[in-house]
Amino acid sequence: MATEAQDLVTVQDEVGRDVEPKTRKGRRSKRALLDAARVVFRERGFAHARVSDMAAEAGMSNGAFYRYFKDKHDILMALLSELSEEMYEFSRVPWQPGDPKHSVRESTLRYMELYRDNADLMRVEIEVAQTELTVHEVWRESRAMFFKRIARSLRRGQKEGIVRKDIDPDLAASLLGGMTEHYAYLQYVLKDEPQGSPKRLAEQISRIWANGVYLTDEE
Amino acid sequence: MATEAQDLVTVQDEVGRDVEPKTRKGRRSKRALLDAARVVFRERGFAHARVSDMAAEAGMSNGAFYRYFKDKHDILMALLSELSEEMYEFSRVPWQPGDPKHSVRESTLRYMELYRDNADLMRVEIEVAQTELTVHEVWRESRAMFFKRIARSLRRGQKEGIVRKDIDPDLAASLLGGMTEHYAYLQYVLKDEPQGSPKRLAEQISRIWANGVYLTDEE
Amino acid sequence: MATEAQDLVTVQDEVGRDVEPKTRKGRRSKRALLDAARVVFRERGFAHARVSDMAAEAGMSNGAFYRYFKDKHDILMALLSELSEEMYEFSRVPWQPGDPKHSVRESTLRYMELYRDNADLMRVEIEVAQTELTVHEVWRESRAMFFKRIARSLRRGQKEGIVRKDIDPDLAASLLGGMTEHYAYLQYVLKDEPQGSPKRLAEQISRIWANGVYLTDEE
Amino acid sequence: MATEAQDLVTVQDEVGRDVEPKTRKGRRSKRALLDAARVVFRERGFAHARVSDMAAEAGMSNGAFYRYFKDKHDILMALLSELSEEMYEFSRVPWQPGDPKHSVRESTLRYMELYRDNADLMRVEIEVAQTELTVHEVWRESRAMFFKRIARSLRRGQKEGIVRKDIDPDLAASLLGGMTEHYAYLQYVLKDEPQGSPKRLAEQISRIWANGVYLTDEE
DNA sequence: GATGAATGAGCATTCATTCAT
DNA sequence: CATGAATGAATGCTCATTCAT
Repeated sequence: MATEAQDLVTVQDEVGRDVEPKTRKGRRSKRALLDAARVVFRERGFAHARVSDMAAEAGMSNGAFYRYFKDKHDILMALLSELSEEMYEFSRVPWQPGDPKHSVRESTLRYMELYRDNADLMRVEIEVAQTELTVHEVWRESRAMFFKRIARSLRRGQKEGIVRKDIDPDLAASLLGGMTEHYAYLQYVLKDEPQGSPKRLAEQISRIWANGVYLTDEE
Repeated sequence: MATEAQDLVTVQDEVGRDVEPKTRKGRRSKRALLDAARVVFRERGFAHARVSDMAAEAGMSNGAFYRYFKDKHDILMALLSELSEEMYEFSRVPWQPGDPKHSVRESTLRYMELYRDNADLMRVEIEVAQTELTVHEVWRESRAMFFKRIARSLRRGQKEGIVRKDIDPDLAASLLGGMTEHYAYLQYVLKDEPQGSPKRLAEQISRIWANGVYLTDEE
Repeated sequence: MATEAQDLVTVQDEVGRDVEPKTRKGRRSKRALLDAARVVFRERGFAHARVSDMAAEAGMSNGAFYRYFKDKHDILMALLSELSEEMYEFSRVPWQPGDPKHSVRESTLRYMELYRDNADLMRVEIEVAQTELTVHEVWRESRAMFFKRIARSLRRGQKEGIVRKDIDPDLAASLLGGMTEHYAYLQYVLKDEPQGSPKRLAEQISRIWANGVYLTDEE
Repeated sequence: MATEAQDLVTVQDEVGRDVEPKTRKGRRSKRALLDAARVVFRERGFAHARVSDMAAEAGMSNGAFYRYFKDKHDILMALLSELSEEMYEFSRVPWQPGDPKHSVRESTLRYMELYRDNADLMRVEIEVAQTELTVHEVWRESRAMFFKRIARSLRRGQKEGIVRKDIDPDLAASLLGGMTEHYAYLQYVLKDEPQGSPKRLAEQISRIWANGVYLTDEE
């Protein structure tokens, strides 16, 4: 009876910032600021983004920003947390057993889509991670989740006898996962090297994986 | 082919900045500022680096900076030009014909060393590239040189019949080069994933390359 | 004579603030805010106290504050009025005739206790009095009441022949009253100079009053 | 040979604030800011003083202020340090031996003058000391010096047999010094109680010191 | 009565850049 | 060439106060 909903999250600082809004209107405003921040970060990068831009983009006053966030660093962290959650969901889905080449192809495609849809945030994350420890950490963690998932699958493959034994699963996971991640970065963040559709790309990647890592029946 | 690193250096503006100083003292001062800037960039990143920090680090006055550089951005570009030259030298050395696996291993090792010795600048380059077009371009070019060299070697390999024909040399170069680059980045810039010595790493990479890309006589 | 403490209370403005609340709940809320304000003033001083702190401390919303008080200054005045009333009560009690030394001792003790119990408000009063005329005035008045009471007693003593005639009662009252007041301030507000219990202190003060410091040839 | 003048003071923070100016012009500017700050503090008190007021009063830009001081708190401390020095000089002069009444009178007069000439700073010091620990400490120290000097003199008097033995020198010094200090405060800061010229005041104080107030039956 | 969201004036602060010496 | 003082635009941030619900 006594214990109610508000007991749950609600981490606030002395001045009452970072509060989980209590009214519908409040929640809408916080969301509007998050969305606005994303737009501003996309357009200007972190270094050149101004708090006042975000407030304006959200159609609110300057002070309103500070009801919900401590500063621009804080709102970035909030956005990155949301992104992390998505990445986590992706990483939880285990690889399909059976045809590993197909699994790699599917997984790569899905990852590319995820990266593409969040390329704006990825860019800011990378920009800031060079400098700010907290962001660096968030980034490191989501990368680690991704790599672990690959390592897990490689290890299972070694047990099943379809992955070479002379491969270190963790190191190879870093290399292969990094290869994918980096390519996505080149494509969707830097918009560099636009050779090849996602499908063709997934095909090539799975080919390199397959013949570099997996013992195929061709051998 | 046309684009060469040294094009980027020594542009002078009408106020006479960025000129190669006439006197010995002038040259020494400019050098001191460049070195100081590198230290400051390393310690604080680009966004948080102050012109006054660099002057102080170089043991010079605030105003002295502006005799030699237009602003913070300008001195960064000067540093990156120097780095570009090194990368250019690296990319010019063609791969040894003959044993491709050995070639990959050697080349990877050498690249890793280069990256490690310039990790501080690489970090700033990456930070700023997300935001500033000019830096983005410099970075893109040095990456392109590196990738082209790999593509060149793959194409030659295909002619010689030691590289699979179902590989797109350019795309594969991006993927494999990116894999190496990204790993170096993780190691030396982010200081993440410290699994494995450079040697062991080069070994694993060449193994993945070899069995993923090259038709070996082992098959 | 004319000026009495309760004149300062219960002024209402046209918006209806500072009114004595009609309902029981209203009265309770106002009291809660007053108590909360006292806590906040004690903890942060006037300059750093925030209206929102007081509301929070009282467990009420930000807006609620303004139903009862015009601003931070207003709620301080309300608190000081309450304090004034206490001081007024203290000053009304006349000194016991007869043994003056005993009278001084008793009176000093009682004053010290009063000061100690309200040291938090005294501190804020002193802080703000340096700057705000209204508070300065309130303070001046309560001091004046205290001093007048001493002067009254000195004058009576002169008539009775137990107080030196070469003493100016008003000036001496300021000096001696100020001595007491100041010592209380050092003790209870600044928590400085913790030499001596209240009792010992009262003893010393009455001795100085009674006899002075130097041994004169009159003795 | 190597050790030169600049080794001496020169405490600077990371950004180079609080520097002892190196040129004549710089020294003049810093002085101008200090003087301006004093004016502003006098006119508005600490809480309402603005950094921009001080800059304007000194005829300088906003930013110039920050070359020499961290914030308004910092410039206040600088002013108070200067004041402390003066108080220190005052406290170093020992009391004349011989006629103690004359000594008290002279000393009181001198102290009153000092207080009067610095009443503006004293007011701010008192305002801020209620809240800020650092200022509180500075204030406490100058008071302590003053009190110690009196205690010293009382103790010497006890040895010489001209001061009552039943007086605790330290406690009495607090009380008597506090009496003087407090009266000066009432006179020059609060401009209260304007009964009596400095001379008459000094006379009364020395009388109270010397003889006490009540004619006791001991006489 | 009460809530909490929103506003915006008010100030502080930083730092690239210019300038007099 | 070099110095360091001065400038001022650009922003950040706080908090008293009002308002819709």
